[in-house]
Amino acid sequence: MAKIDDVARLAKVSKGTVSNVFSQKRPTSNEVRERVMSVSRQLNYVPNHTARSLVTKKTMAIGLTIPHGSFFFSAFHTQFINGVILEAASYGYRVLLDIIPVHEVKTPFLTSYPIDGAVVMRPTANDERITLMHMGQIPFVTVGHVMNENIEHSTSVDNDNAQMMSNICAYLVGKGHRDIMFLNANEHMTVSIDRRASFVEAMKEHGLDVEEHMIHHKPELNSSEYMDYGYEETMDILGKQQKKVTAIIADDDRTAFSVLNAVKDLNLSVPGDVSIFVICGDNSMMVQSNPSLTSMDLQPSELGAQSVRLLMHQLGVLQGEYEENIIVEGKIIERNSVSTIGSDEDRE
Amino acid sequence: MAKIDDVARLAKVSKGTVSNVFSQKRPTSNEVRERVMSVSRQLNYVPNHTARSLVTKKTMAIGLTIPHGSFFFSAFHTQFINGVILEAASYGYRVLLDIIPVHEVKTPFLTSYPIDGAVVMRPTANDERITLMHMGQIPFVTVGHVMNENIEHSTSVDNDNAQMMSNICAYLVGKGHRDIMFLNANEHMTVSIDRRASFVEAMKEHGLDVEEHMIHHKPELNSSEYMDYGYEETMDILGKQQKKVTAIIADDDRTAFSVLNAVKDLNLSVPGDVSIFVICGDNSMMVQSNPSLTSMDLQPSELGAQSVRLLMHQLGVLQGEYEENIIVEGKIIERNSVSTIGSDEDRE
DNA sequence: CGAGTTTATTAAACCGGTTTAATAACATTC
DNA sequence: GAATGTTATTAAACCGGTTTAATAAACTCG
Repeated sequence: MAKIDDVARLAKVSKGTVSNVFSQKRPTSNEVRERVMSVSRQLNYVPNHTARSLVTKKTMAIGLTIPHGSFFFSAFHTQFINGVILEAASYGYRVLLDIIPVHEVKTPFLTSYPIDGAVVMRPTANDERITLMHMGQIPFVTVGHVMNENIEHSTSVDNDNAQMMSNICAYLVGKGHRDIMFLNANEHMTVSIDRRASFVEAMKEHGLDVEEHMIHHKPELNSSEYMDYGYEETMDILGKQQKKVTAIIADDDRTAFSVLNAVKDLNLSVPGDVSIFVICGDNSMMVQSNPSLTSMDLQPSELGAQSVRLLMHQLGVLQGEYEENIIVEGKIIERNSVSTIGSDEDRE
Repeated sequence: MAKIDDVARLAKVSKGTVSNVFSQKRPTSNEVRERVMSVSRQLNYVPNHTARSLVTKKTMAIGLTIPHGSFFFSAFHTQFINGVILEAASYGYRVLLDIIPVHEVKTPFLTSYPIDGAVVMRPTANDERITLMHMGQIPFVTVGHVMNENIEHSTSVDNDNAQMMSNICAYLVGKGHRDIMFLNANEHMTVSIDRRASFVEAMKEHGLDVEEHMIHHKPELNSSEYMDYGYEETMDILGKQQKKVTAIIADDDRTAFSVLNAVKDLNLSVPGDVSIFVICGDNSMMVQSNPSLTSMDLQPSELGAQSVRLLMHQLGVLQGEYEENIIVEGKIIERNSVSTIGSDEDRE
């Protein structure tokens, strides 16, 4: 590979000038610029990324830390990542996927993080990734709020879980549902904690009490119950226990599909006997489902883009004032899995 | 941030020694090592990644280039990426997601690629990403074979598409199906080209001719027909044109769901009237589907891991001989979407 | 037209590590 | 106990760029 000195020599200029031609940090004359570029083309020269980084102290990469433990992508992750990559690229930044629990890096590999900042997805309570970023002086943006002690000032992007749950409940109650079962995400996730509380509160505002058996949490990824989440709960509560449930809020599309199966096995129908509302799923799947599933669109891609924009502000790439905590709207997308009940009395 | 000189001074050793303590490239005495580590802990010192990279000429990162154009993840991608990340991490490598068509990088951002090698997913014919890797001297492994002129010697990981199609056809024909429609992937993808040819050939071996209307290709991602792929084709061929089709091979789970809907709208049933076989999809979705979908497991995660292992061999991280082109088996997973037909005659 | 200002260029220092070649300290061997 | 081999340590060169401070050349303007 040709280096800057080779170009400088052949173009009869100093390496500082060659540097300026490429970095465009100081002006260069047309004459010189063309000579340098011409020589560079001949030699196939391109500035060395690492050398540049060493002195500028910028790696032009941001980390994207996905929740570790058992690593897994859902539709939400997928679209979120999509948003992050595209937005980052528009600022010349690359995205480094990051799942290694840092304390496990063995000595000969141990180095500083080659990133300028990070987007941390779905932090858990006292998330160590966040503690590490904080210690390592790496600017970061979280998706979902931080729940670490000793860290107060943090920028984040999130859906308004309280507002969303409130909207969902209002939507369902407005359609006559009073017995709503909530199949929540895993209980360790901060979103899950928020949503649970908001759900109970929203129901209370409609004068409805939520009994314990109406809220469930997704089992751990590697547990044996994981794959049947939604099915088992539905069979148990609606079948065996014969509790009254007219609507089910499912955390994601897969859970909803499980519920769909259980409902079918109970010889009930959706949305005739039971309505289903999905919080987060793959739109194309939910459209193709039968019946198609009414859902909340969390706009994960928009969340991703916004998180990068926030990070760029922190890195000084974007100038000006900015909100430290951005809320992205969740939008209800009506499809065919929720019916209106009790309308008989209303209309007749 | 503390630097190596600070540590060297306080530990009363030369920076070269400190370097050796961390990189473990040369032996150091216990006494010295402990002194250095102790000082490092005090100062919170960690070697600077960029500085190390500059001289070792290793970034300890590999690129993962996802097919560009409109960037989108399917279940295959998701699991594949999963495999790549986990395997790479075990060698101390990080993964840089890469989707920027390189020729679009604007001047002030133009630098060499900060990666040691790359995994290129699903190359298209004459893929420019590959040409660039080749020119830039960056070792790479492809998933699916290369179809670039002037590049002959390439390492790759792949499923045996011919064998797979042959197995699928044998499976379906064995169950009495003779009229099989194939909803293939997008026609620009090399897998799609391979599979089409293999499908026709496999059918021929069973003495069956494939008519033109029995093979379709997924529309472009941003086209209006994209979302309805599977539905439209089924409605048209089985409905409007009233062609005889007893089994449909769908490229992915979503396409299969579309087909499922069309079949329902035609007042037919799966697998009673029409059988469905999925080539690649999210297992948890296919299990939850009703009926659950029989599919070919491409083992994307295994493909990802193998591709990294190949790359590590090329980078000299792994020693010893190795296959340049690895084939990962596709396994048929029987569920409930394929029925045996014509068995009446056989048995009676 | 000469003092003052602006603009493009450059030589040298610098970023923070690794690596080479030299050396000092300690073990072996005969 | 001198000659040889081994091991840990170090000073200095080096990786390939950017940046600073100095300078030369080209403009302003009274």
